Amino acid sequence: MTAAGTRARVRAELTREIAEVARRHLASDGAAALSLRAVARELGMASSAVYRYFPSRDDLLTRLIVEAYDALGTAAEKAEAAAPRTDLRARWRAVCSATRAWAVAHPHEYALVYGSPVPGYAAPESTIGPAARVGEALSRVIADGIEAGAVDPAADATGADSAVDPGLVERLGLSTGEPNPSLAARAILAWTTLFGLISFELFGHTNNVVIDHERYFDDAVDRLGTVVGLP
Amino acid sequence: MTAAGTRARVRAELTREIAEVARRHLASDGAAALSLRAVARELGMASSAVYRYFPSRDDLLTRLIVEAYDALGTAAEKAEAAAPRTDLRARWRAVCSATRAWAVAHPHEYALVYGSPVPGYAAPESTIGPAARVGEALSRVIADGIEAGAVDPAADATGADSAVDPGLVERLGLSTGEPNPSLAARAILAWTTLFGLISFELFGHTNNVVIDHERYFDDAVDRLGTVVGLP
DNA sequence: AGTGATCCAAGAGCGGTGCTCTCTGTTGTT
DNA sequence: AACAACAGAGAGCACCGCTCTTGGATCACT
Repeated sequence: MTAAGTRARVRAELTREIAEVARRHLASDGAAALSLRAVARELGMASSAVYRYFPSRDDLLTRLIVEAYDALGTAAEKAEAAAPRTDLRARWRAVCSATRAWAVAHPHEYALVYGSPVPGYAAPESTIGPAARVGEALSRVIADGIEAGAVDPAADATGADSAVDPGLVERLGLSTGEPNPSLAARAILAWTTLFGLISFELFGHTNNVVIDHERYFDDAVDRLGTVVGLP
Repeated sequence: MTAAGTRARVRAELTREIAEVARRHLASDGAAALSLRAVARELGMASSAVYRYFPSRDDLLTRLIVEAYDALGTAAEKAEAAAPRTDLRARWRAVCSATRAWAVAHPHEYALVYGSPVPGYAAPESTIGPAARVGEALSRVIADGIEAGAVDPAADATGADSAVDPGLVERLGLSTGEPNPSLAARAILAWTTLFGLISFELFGHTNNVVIDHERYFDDAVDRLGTVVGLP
């Protein structure tokens, strides 16, 4: 009983250790250069032994993907929680800035989850939840604004909201009972733009265009706040 | 003379053919799976022979990158040219829609240029010009609007424009003589958002979020047009 | 026309990759 | 104590990028 628990614990520990080394390799060399053999070498074990813990390189990558999503989500949520509840703008900025800060600090992990998908690799179900955390944090700010009456969900409506999954809209608290919850498309647009901004910066597309990335980013975030109707 | 010309022509032809096969492999399997050996196999030559034409796999990739930028730029420019000169909104939409259409039709090539950068690969100078074409097309629409008096560059100004390279602003025709050319940051934001939208769609982040991608995209593009002050 | 330089393609080979299979020793269970 | 599950090692397969050497073909120049 306890013995079996021991064995399982040892196994879990080694699994964690492999992932840890892999994460370090990923951070320094990028996903494409992540090599199972190199990880095994660093741990002083045969490459074949690693397959006892991760059935394939892709499974190792999946683990790193989930860890990255969770690290980013935690960073965003913590920053949001530290802002005054009633200051919607501050909370909005907190989520966005924390997201960018994490991305700048972990460019390779960011690229792993928000860059080109690995060909032939299909993200498993287990990544969906963690991947949604930043978007949910943004939605929560808007939803609180609607609830408090500070955000008018019907203002500036277009027909695009029906292009969004209604179940999701309901779940995020952006629904208003109307058949056309006009804020959803704008919220998703803001979410998309947030990561578009970060990706362009990290991937170097604004290198000869934007001089002061942080200032440019902060201004864009404020514009996005206005787009989603924050006061 | 003509003989030397012949040899050079044959060489250029084979170079083109290698790139052509590589582009097909890229389109079907993605950049990560692009193998010089596989290209050589398909052409019936030894892998070592390919190195006479491309000194490394990265140089082959560079060629494909430039070709992708140019194909995308051409598509956007052609679409823009087909819209009525005075209809700024139509021209704006044309550029955006053509960009998305090209990306959807060539997802792997799009991912090559707008996805995660290849680690250890630095884009050479030669890619800068082609990479700018879509952004320039967007700027041209705005600049024409300013010149025609239909777009007020001073409206809705924030301090973020000084975060943008002033030389670039001048070159794009977005300057107004003022020290603070207030449209620049918004134009770049629109440009960034355009590719953020496409990337999120192609990389699957909006899979369980947006139902009708085209409609959602068109609406977002219209919003962007408003952001940059189009009438 | 002959000849030396140049170019091209091929082949072998190096060190690396992901992954599989087989074998051995250990460890937990009964 | 016997057995079954498991962990690790090693060899091996097919592939990769890239280099070096070798043997022909082709070119340019005297």
